[in-house]
Amino acid sequence: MPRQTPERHEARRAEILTACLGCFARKGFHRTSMRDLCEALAMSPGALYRYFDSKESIILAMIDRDRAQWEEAFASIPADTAFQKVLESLMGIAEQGCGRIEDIAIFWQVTAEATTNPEIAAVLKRHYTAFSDRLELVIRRSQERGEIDATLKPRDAAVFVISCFDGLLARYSFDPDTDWKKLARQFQKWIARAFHTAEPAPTRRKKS
Amino acid sequence: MPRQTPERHEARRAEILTACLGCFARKGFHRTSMRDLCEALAMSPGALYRYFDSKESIILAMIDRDRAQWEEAFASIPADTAFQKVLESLMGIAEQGCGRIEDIAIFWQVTAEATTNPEIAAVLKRHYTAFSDRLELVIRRSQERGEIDATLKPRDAAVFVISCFDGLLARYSFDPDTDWKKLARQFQKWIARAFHTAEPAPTRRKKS
DNA sequence: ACAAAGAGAACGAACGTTCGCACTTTCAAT
DNA sequence: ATTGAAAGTGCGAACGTTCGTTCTCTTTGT
Repeated sequence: MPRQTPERHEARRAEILTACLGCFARKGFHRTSMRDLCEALAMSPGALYRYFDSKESIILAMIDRDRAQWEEAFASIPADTAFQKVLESLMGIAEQGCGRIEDIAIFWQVTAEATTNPEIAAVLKRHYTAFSDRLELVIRRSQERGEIDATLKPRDAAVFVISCFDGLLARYSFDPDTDWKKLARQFQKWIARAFHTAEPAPTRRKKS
Repeated sequence: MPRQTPERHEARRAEILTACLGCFARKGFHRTSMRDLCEALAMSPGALYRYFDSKESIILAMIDRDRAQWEEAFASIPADTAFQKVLESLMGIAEQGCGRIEDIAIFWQVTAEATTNPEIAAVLKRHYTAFSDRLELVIRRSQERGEIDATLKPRDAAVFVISCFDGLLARYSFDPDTDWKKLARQFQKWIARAFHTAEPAPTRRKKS
């Protein structure tokens, strides 16, 4: 009869994913061969194929795990946290949860893959949508509390915040020597300025 | 005797690049084989290899051409143009010069490639640096003219603007159905809000 | 005539994946 | 306790394919 198979199998899968992530970050999805992965894992192809049906399924599983980690981390932030505090938390998640240079490399590779692979594009889009939804809620609450300009459309504001994150990651990945914390603080500042958290907020747009 | 070889050769190279760009955008760099390219070009491998040494050299040439187009377009904007007008022009360049969905796909693929290929990373970094330098100048002039908050550090502001562009491209590529112009206007607004001490763009043309 | 441009078969290498087999662990039946 | 079948796990050679590239040869324009 089988061992306590299910947990063990899942644990091994997780280990494999972690090792693969390193390889992919170093050489890219396409330049990393199954042989490379096997070598890094000290494992034969036959064994590896017991855990994943194909190379693509490894990539998909990796994306899915990352997505789940982000969502779990985000969900752990109480919905009524002060806006600036939420931003700080998100920067923190990005920093250690998914922001190591290694993971940023994967992030861009996945983004690139999405331009070509509809399945991955769909997963990413769902992720972004969930992210904006959550952010939208946070922003709405902050508006109610008067922390940020109440005339802003929450959905647009959420989209902007997400874009800032993308920009932050792009900046960091092209200049990994810069101080992440400093860069993150800078982006927080820009968002704050755009949202008029401290500035005299003109109603809607005209105030000459 | 030879044909009027030099110009013709260069023209053909350009044609080839254009066709390759389409293929790469559709299938990605790595999934596009030389055979695919040959088919799309109605050309034999032997012929193609007269124009490019290798697959990688095609990709490199493509990146270089794109970079040159951007820089040419950017350089054509007078340095003392009003800040909002510069942004508008940049959005325009992004829209038609390099912003067709096809080119955005390539953009992300190149970005991903840069995480893995130091040569491409160096090219991109140089591009970004040149871009920021130019933007920094524009911002400095705008500050002198009192258009945007004079207390902002021009370099940081430039970095922020570039990041917004990355974000804009990301947003559009995951949702190609959205109205580019509307999205672009939104980002302009965010930048304006972040840069203006109190007041968004003076006399904007659109009522919301 | 000559050289550039092109064609397309062919090459070796590397790819993702499969397959047959051996080893280990588990557990019901003895 | 011992056994033995079953299932989990692993190995690594081998498969067929496809890759980027090269080579030889023909066509074309001057």
